[in-house]
Amino acid sequence: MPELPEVETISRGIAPLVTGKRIKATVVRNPRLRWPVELPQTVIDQQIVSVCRRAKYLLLGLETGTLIFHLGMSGSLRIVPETTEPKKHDHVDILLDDGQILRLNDPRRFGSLHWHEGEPETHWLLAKLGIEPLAETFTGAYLKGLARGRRLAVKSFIMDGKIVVGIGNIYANEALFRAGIRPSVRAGRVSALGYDHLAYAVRTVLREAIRMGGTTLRDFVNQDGNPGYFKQSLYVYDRADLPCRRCTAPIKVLKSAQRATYFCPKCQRTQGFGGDKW
DNA sequence: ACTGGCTCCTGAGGGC
DNA sequence: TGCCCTCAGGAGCCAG
Repeated sequence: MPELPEVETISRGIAPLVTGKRIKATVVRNPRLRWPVELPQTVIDQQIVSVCRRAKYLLLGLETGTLIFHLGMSGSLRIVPETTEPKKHDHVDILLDDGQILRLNDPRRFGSLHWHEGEPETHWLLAKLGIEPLAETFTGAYLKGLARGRRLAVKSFIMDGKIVVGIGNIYANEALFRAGIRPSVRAGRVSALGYDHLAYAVRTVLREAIRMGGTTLRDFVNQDGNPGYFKQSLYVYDRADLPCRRCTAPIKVLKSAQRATYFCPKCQRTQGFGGDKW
């Protein structure tokens, strides 16, 4: 499931393959993604001038606007020769002038694709997003400031895209473990030091995951069809009842806001003072 | 303003 | 082997 590291991996992977190419045609086999896909004729013959990521969105900058991809939880983008037969769930093709296709596959169709004229940040999906977790401004003090008085679980808090973007369930669980913070603690009760540890943990876990090409649980593959290797570095996610890698206590799992929440009951007993090593 | 619950969807995985 | 059931989750939306 593509979270920030996975989208970053895809962005870096396709950038050298599509930048400078011109769009020859588009094919929408199934427009029924999260929102109906409508690609106007105006994208034809435009050059791809940039590839970047904002939150979990992949942005293909064209000459007069931006193609905004979201991969939901099962989406993938591949570069294939234009003779390649489409497979099941290959919903959209962007045909390039070098004979390659940028092909969007998404079994669960939670993803989306929009065309937006003008600056990408003005698109309604991007306009209200919080800051990037790898930006300099993402600090413990930033989190502490926004958490004042908030009663929701700290895990939900750091997964809120209006606060900080790109942290999905996997990395939220992992970052809280590294910071030594119990996921169920109310956001407003986490100490300033706890948020310092948490901000640091978020940045390091995301950077490590990017370095390893993302996390493949079941179906994530990059543009070459290869999986990511961060799964072997997970401390808590998907490890219910397995021994904690730090203290050997069994990892616990519970449901919080409809999502599986994993934590070590021994390593994560504090409101943030336990993460000194991280 | 906050918060938690619902919803979309398909494939994987478990039980029998 | 096969079928049926449950579950996973990003994030917008909505009700309380």
